[in-house]
Amino acid sequence: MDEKVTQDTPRPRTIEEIAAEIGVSVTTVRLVINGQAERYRISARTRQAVEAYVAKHGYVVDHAGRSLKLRRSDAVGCIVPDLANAHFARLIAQLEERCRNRGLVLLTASTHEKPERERQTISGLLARGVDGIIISPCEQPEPARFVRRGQRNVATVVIDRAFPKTLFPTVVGDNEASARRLTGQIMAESGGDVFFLCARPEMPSIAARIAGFTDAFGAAGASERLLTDPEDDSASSGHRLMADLLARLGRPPKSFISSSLLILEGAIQALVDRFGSVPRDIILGTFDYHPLMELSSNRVLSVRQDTLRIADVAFTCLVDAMEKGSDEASSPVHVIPGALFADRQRLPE
Amino acid sequence: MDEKVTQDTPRPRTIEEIAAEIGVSVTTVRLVINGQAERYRISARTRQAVEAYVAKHGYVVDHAGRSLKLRRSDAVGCIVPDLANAHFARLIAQLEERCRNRGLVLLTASTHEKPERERQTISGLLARGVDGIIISPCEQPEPARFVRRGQRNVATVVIDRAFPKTLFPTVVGDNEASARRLTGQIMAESGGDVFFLCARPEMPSIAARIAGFTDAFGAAGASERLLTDPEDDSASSGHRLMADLLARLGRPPKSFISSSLLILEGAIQALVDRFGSVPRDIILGTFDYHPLMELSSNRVLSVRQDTLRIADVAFTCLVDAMEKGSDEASSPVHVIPGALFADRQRLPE
DNA sequence: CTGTTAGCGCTTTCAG
DNA sequence: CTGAAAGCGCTAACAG
Repeated sequence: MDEKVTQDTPRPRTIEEIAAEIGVSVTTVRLVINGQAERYRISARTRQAVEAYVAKHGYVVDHAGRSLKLRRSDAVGCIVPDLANAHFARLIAQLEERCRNRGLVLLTASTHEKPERERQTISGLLARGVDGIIISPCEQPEPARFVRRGQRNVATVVIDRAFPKTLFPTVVGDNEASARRLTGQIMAESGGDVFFLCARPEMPSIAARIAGFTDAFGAAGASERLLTDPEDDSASSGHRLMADLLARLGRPPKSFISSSLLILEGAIQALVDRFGSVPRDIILGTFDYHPLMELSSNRVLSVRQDTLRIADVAFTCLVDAMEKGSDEASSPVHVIPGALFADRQRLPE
Repeated sequence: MDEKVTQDTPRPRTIEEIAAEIGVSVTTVRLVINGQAERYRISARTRQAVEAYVAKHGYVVDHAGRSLKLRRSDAVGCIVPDLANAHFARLIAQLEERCRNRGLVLLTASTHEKPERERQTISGLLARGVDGIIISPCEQPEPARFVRRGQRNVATVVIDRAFPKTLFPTVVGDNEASARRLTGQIMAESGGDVFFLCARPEMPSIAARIAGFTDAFGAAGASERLLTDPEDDSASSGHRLMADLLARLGRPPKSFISSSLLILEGAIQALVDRFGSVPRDIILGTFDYHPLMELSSNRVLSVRQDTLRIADVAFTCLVDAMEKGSDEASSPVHVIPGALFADRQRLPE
């Protein structure tokens, strides 16, 4: 009746509709659509009929039906403390790229360091039937939370935070070693007048950085140069820590290290609030890198994580676990070395 | 047989399993699980039986089955040029928050300004059955690409880029007005020696900024102060533009405006490459804000978008379109005013 | 080479 | 107040 559909009609069809309209079976249609026409030697005529139809009207699979049948969603979830954080944003961008290449789709969510939210998010993703989860957890990840209907646990990879004896494959930066190098360098340059500002010291990644700092500084006196704030990793935390430090010293420190970009931001604002600008001779040490740091005329020593490799390794582990089955996958901790930069120059090991 | 499942057994059950195990019908189970026990006056006994079972073994819906039946996924997609870009990362973080509050899940993807990828992504999301799409498009968004099986078009909201006569609701910053203000201010402060560095001038948001710049500068001479690069918005673009400018002038400009943070980053690196550091007296003008700018001892004039409100309005539009049906929804262009800051201080209108 | 059929887990009538 | 049955679109096993 409506022969005159010019080019592509809006409404995509189901396999059944296509089969009915060109008078073949769903199997046939499915085989040519899925490119298995060769393998099953579908006759050229029928194949062309299907192809013509699809070319004209288009066809997109309905993943709902597909997932239901296959018990597989071709989706993976990524849970991080904060999507807006540059480090995680980069990571997600990298992961999305890799997912796309494998026909996977990425679901993202932030926890804002709230265990309760983290749990809800995990079970939300599970309800969605994700085939894998990459998580930067804010509490010890319990395998019991990652169980999927019917099957074994979802493939899970932990990033960024190596909680003690985690059962999942884990990919982290070499926080302790980096902190040691950074601290050593900054002490050499500042004559030892250095402070370490950090939030959430109980998080494994931060704990490792603290350990590296303490080690390099020397146990004696390190503790009073370590300013911690149990709160959320945030600019306001950094502001508070720096304000406290300034109050205590009555002068700017010769150098300080911040445990994250957000802490650095806050610390800088506190310095600007107090002195009108960042005193030029302070040496800034920081974890995580952002190109805008280059704006500073201060000396900046930064530890840059190898986000690309972290994403790579994490994704590889995930795919591995998805294929092997999460339970059989080994659970190594992959430590990805970072690089120490002085301004724009990479320092040799 | 296995009576002794202590607390929570791993494998979540289906509604049918639950019904079978406690000897009632699926309808009954579903009613109490969905909290409709009251409405249908399920007897206290059966309800408690179900509740006890669920408390013990847990239950999470399977969205695959649910979506298939309801033709609705409770998922929305967000497509942006680059997830790692601070502006979009913030936006996504805000959107995810709002989605979570409504029981929606967010799928994210970047296009890297490639129309081909954008199209694939759209149809990928459609195949996933998303109920809505928020997109910052890199080409004119054709309604024909947003058709969903069976029903009308997916609810769609365009952000960031107002392509001419778009049929979808659109939420953008007030690029032209902001550019006019920024240019006026920077000219006043630099005596008129200003240049505008931008990538992808044909993108509507950039075009609007150029229009504002040209308008404020005065048509005469504006064109030779406008440096554009058709390529991807990127640091390397910014580097090239600034390098060209320096070659042309033989000296640093008194001030320049960059159309994005990435351009700014590149421009800064070019300055550092050439002069060893960013000459202190250059006034920096830029769109999009990042707290690390504070690090600069240069004067910084920045236009800050109201990301939070953009996310709010966009999400509201989306929900609206999802409820009303995309086709009937009106397609207004919402212009969200930005704010002009000089260093850390907001300038009055 | 092609067709038939059952069933994934859920919701929704429609009957009791 | 509760149960039975159909069907969303897809795939896989089995028949021809």
